[in-house]
Amino acid sequence: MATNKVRTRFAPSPTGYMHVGKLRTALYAYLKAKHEGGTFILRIEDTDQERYVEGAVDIIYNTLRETGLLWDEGPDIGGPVGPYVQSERMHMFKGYAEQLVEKGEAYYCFCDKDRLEEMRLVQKASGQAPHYDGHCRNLSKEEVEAKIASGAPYVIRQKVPQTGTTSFEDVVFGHIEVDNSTLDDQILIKADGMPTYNFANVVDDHLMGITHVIRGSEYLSSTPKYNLLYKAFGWDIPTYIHCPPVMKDAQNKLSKRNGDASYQDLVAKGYLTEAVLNYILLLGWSPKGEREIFSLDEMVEIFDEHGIGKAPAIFDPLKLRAINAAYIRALSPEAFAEKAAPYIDAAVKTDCDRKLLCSVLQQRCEVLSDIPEQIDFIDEMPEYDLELFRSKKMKTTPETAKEALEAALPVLEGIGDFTQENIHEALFALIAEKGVKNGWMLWPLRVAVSGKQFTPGGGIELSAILGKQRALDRIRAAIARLA
RNA sequence: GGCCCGAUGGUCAAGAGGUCAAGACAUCGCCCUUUCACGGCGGUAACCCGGGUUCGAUUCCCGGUCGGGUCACCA
Repeated sequence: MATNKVRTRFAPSPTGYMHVGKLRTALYAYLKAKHEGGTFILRIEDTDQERYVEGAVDIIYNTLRETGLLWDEGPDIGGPVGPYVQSERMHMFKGYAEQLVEKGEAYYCFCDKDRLEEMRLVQKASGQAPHYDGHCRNLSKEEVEAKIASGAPYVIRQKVPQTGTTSFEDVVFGHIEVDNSTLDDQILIKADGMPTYNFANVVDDHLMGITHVIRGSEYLSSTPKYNLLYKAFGWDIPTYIHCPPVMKDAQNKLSKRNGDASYQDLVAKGYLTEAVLNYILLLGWSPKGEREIFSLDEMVEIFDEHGIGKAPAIFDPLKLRAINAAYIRALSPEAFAEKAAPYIDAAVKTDCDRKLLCSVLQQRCEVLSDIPEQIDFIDEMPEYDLELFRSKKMKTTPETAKEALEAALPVLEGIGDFTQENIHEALFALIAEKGVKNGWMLWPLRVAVSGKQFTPGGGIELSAILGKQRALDRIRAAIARLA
């Protein structure tokens, strides 16, 4: 493709699981493209039929759509360089490999698995790294033709130079150089005529005009072989941006196998999509200034791949929580109410002041899934220890609590419209009249209506949320217990 | 094991040949407050080790240690 515009791609294999590192790669590829006014491409690498997982492609689509990483070209919407599903491109690779054979950059290999296995055993025994020994590297044209004609199975291997070095510049890791002698004559086309991943990848990236290859650092060591392929074809080498892995701890990568959270898991746990994306942005990349909360549009604006660090980053759930809390607080009351509704419904079946409940909750929850546990006292009064009435700071004891509640009860009974404002007004009048501290009166109230040590909101708010009948019943019950 | 890569507080991280070595999360303390939270203020806490280059290295070079990646007819 003749274009100088930036084209990046996200090329996941559909494994049914969008882990955090994968999402981050997608994010960076998207941001790079959009920042440059370029094109973001989605390509599904589904050539491994054995690993095929039902619904996996949908998970990829849904995750990208939910997070707003919308692609400009892809399997569902097409584009000028399709198809965008690798399994539909299978027929186009063998011809390219044959071109390489023609040029002397690749060769047919007839070695069977038994021979290769034996070869490796010998190499291992003698302390060598396993590698193809070049057995078929120099077969004559006639020999090759005869074998093919006889129907012998074969693969096509890349002919890697045996001397010299190959080097490239990675945006993140800088200059990387390896001896060609450490590179293997990798297989390009398998015996079934299908390409290996590495070969398909190079050809696809070229055919799709990819200018910036953004992927995990696990590909760093195979990149020299990729480049040799590009050179063999005479194609332009893309700019490489290798991203270090996202770790669970210092030793282990975040992975499905370890049962670590995927994007879907995090959302199911009550994290907001935007918060997850924002946190992932910061995992291994740092912005110029000190701000760290960004919308997707702002990320596009400020993203610079030079800010990507080289060291693996450990995923910190606590930091994610903090960022999620910031996002929850920034939500409009309506948006929060909508998102919180399912969590509230799970814990509360009875009537209560939902609006007020939401307004207290929004300031006091960090993750939506905190909600049910925070409000489990609404439907049913929990058992509680009378010692909860004791607070050193508030100077309250079970005894003073009884006194406070007994004073508050008639005042509350006299309120017609049991709103937060009215309760506040009445109780503060009482507090003034008695000349006591706010906490002396309100701490017992909070405990009496909730039975909990920690609650979202204070006694006045909780009373209003519960409604007059229930609040008063609970206060009376508390007084009875304190008697 | 060979090859490649990495290392700044507990975590994410900025940073430059000379800095009191940013900031955020966590943690601790104080203030505010109707508990916790929110908000405000402040504190504790870091340059992996050994050589070299240099007037001076955490920063540059070499070695080591530790960690990661990669060495398939998997992707």
